Amino acid sequence: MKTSPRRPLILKRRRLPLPDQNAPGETSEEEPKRPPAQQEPSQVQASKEVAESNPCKFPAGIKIINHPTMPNTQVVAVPNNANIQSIITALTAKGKESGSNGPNKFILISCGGAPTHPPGPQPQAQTSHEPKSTEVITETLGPKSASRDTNLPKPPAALPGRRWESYAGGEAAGCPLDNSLTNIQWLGKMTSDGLGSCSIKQEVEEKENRHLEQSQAKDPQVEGPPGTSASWPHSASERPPYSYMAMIQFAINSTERKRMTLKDIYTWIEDHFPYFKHIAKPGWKNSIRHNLSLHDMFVRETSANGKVSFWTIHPSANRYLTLDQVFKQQKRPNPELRRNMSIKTELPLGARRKMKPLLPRVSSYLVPIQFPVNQALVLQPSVKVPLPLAASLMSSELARHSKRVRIAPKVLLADEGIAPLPTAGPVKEEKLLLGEGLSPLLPVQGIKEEEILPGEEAPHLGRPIKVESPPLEEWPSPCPSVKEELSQSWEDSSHSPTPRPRKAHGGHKSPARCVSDMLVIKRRERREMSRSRRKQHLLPPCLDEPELLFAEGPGPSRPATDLALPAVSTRPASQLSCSQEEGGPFKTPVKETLPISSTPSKSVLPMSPESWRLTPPAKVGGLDFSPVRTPQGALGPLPDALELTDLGTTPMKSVPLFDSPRELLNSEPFDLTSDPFSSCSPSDMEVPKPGSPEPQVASLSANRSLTEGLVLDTMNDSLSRILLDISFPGLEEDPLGPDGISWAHFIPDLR
DNA sequence: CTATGTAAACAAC
DNA sequence: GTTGTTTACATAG
Repeated sequence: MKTSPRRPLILKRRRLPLPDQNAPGETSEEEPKRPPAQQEPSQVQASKEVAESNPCKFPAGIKIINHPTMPNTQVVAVPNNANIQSIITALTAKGKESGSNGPNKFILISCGGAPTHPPGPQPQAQTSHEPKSTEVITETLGPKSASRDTNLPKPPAALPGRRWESYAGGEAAGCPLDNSLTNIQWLGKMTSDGLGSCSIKQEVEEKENRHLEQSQAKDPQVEGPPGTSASWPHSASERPPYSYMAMIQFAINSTERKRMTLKDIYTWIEDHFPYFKHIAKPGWKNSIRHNLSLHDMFVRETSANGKVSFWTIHPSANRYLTLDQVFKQQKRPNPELRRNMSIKTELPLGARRKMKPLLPRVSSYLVPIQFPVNQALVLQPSVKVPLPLAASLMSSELARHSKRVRIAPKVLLADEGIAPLPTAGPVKEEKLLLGEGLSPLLPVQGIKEEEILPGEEAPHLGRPIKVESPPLEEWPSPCPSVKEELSQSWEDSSHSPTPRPRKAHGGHKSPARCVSDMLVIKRRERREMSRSRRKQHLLPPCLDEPELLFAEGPGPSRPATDLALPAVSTRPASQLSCSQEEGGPFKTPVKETLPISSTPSKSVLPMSPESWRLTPPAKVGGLDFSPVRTPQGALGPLPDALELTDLGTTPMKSVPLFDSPRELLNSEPFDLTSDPFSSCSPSDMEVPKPGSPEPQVASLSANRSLTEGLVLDTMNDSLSRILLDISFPGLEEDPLGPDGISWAHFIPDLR
């Protein structure tokens, strides 16, 4: 390779001055918190017994039932006016008591009156219906909102601490820790952590931070306390099973400010993974740099004075993984997990290249949940789902796709940051979006696409969700420099069908098909991209990133396993391969276009896929929570999307995780209140449909609703938002009609 | 094909 | 020399 004749010329790059970009934001850096890793024990087994529902009541009038298909998981219907915190606290306690064998995961949904759909407001009231199936999807990612919370838990000083931080939930150890960062208990406390403060004198701070960071980096202890530490346990000579990308993330996330200079990154890696210090060829540093430049998730920030460059992880993409966390997971008791881990770890040595080590990124909670309502009812989603889509999805391909579960597709985060989120208003948090970012229009289309293009994975659909949210605020300024560019370019690429130099795709067909065309385009682009890799768009979380989730299926397909997913979910898995990027297809050209940054590619215009982000505005504006925002506003698709996408399989990042429950709570007023149905409400759901041809689809939508709920995992002490896709196949027949339905119907026990 | 790893050419400091 | 970008190529899955 070296001199390959083909080597393209490199155009000159100019660096933008961006003087102070960061200034503004600096503060933002704040640290996010930590991510909770979610894990779940996925034990498959359980299914049934658990299923039995035992409704328990909580103080607040909460109804709790065992999830029919997910082991150790209970569905908690929370009255609108209930005190969520207290409920969470109670559930946490309960979960901890139960330990790994008992219910340790709770899906909270509001049962209060659903505005729109009356019948069910109070779940209690309801009778029984059968719910058909529900799917929950969530993502664990964690970008949290800006809010910051930083790490609460940790000692501020944190210095070296980070390693210790780990704690992580102790789960593994079996300790019920409450200390975990995500622990709910903090909720109450955290209010004002120190976190908030940010900046001000940036420079000063920067310096300070740097020190800290450096110090951390240097910490010798790398290995530190065994339990905690992160250092790579294996012999120094062994190459760690983590990709460069993962290691970079670990390094960056090990600092409080979540940023690190290149040099510190080198140092951190050397300290934690002796292999690089002693054995690896010097070229590893080149690789680090390469990775930093290549992946959009890594954002370079310049200090106020412009002299120091810090590398940060885009909040939208940052899962806040730390080596400790990962490590702990590995330790996890759960056999399956271990298996996975071990595999990973072990592998590598020999095979060096194989490191794919990152933890399996699971899509966390994307697991679909089915509520069997009544057994009888347990419908198969299929019933209603008949969509062609479904069929197609189901098709072998999908199944096949299961190959990898990618959690995070590379969606483009690009926008993320940028996007000023329209609404932003609500919370900073992210909102989730489901669906893909296709054009608003079609929900169905997605389907078609697939049909059309079988080969691919469900492209966009898959893309699922996204997350959005970049907490704008969080990203400080820096982004601007890079990001801006990015944003533009990205979008362009995606959208504009036009210009792609490369393939002309041929004419687009009719406008109507735009969508599909677009999709196609994307694919092509993707391919193109593959050739040259430009900066990878942020992916939602990058694929590679290490995810903590556990669940990932061990190997196989089941991603969601954690939860014990129902089979259903699993199967589909698929696809989604996530459209990874989408981004700008062309590599080269970009540069020229955008003189600005060197990396043009990213920048392409914003329209594309990401559009969802943009789009939502209208809707988005709404609540954060509830309604699912569909990417583009096309809600309609959601349902479909969900299915199609395979939520289960697909990674959706959308769901925001909250590092700490507290965060979650704070972030928004929860809307548990909103009733599922309400959310479904027509407006949203329907909207999308515009084009959807299929009646079926329509029906689906009618019967299905998306709503947001929360998943409380006491094993992790994590609280995540999730989207629930509830379908009621039988509803039509139901006298009440879809609208009238309430959870209660489905879950009699809720009462 | 994709994701990753490596090497390398350049550019800007 | 360091830091960043971007290609090219290789390879495992």
